[in-house]
Amino acid sequence: MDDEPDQRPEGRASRRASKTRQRLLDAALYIFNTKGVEACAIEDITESADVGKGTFYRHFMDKLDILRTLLDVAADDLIKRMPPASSPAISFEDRITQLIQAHLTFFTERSDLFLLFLQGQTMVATRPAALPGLHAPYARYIGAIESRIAASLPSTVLPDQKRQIASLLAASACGPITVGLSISSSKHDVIKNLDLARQSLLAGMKQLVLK
Amino acid sequence: MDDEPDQRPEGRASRRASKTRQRLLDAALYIFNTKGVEACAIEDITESADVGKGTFYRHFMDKLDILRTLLDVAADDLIKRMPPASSPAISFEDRITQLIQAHLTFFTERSDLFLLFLQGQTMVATRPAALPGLHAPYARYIGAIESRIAASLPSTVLPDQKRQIASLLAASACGPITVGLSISSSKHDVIKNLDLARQSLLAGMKQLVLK
DNA sequence: AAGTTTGTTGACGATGTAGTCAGTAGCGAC
DNA sequence: GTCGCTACTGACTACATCGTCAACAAACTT
Repeated sequence: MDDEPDQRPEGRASRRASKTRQRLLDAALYIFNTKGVEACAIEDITESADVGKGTFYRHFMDKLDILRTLLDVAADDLIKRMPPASSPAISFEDRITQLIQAHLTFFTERSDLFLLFLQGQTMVATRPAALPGLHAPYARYIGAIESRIAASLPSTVLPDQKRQIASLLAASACGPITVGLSISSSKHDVIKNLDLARQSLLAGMKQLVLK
Repeated sequence: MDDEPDQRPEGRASRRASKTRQRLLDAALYIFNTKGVEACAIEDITESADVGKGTFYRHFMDKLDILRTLLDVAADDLIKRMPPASSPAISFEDRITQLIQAHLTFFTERSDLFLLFLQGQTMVATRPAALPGLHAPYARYIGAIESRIAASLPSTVLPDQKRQIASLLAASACGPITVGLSISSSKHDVIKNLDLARQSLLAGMKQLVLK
């Protein structure tokens, strides 16, 4: 929400604090992607951000808190790249292409955020009990996709099916990236995978939804 | 490989050892899925397996070693559920259905192994540098898919494309499960997601490959 | 300039964890 | 039974990490 540098904060002191906070976020993002979230110590973050250890606790409750913040930032960034929800009627195929495209630019321009997003997604999927509050950004993410495809779908499609289609689109964007990277393809190969998935999804959806 | 009770091991002592090893593997699988791989301490595993801590180091080098072993077991189990690579010519559509079906039964019958498999996949994808040797089971997995679809593909398809199609199939199976679980859908909803992905993949592939 | 508030610091106590090792228990051979 | 061997044990050392706190620094107020 108040991510902007100095929207209307009182004075210089609080600006310095914002900068420290941002340094901590940047450092955490880097370390989380390097060593992994769980293997990372608070001191790894503060040392990388070049601040004292106590400072961390002035800005965040604990590691889960800063992770939550970063996942929110990632979800915001990804959602911001999607077409506006209230844009004029457009063909279903074009909408799908736009949404996949949003994922693609997110991956090419902010792969650090996307990788953490994927890391968190699997964490939430495989052990939700251990990670309270982390699933909100992912619900928001699916909701954003859903609202973007809603207007382009025939009115005969039930709400439940809309949610399923949104999930399928998310899976068609995230799946190829995870799978591609897991077999150590280059970034370029991953992008080709994603493009193939887009084509397949387009053809599949055309047949399933607009039969 | 030597999962059977007493294939041809020398005596009772070594059988006891096998049992201890298996107890450690079972316990590790459970703890890894509960607390997460990195957050899990060796003692969590040994206590859950009800063995002394030193025993762990008699059977495995360290945590990465037992994780590698479990991911190999998971990949073996999943591959074993696929149709034989050298089965008679079959339509491409049926092959895809068979392969997705293999993932489905793996998920319903051994979701513990599948969840660890997905957890490891994302770990390897997002930070390969920190996890040496972990990417082998995933290469084996994609290779298995590739060999199963090879015979059913037109001979005009290039090797590179075969690999891409195998990746797409893997993504169409793993993606919906990760995404579905991340928004806390029930197991039942996840299965519906997977079925929708299968239908979409079928239609998409029919158009793209057999145009 | 003196006082107040806000932000930062890093040493500290408490706790957790990895990996070792000297010792114990059970098995198998003789 | 006793000897040798293998599997197992858990207390122990050494070190890493968490979260706190009293002291310090910078920025605001008067």
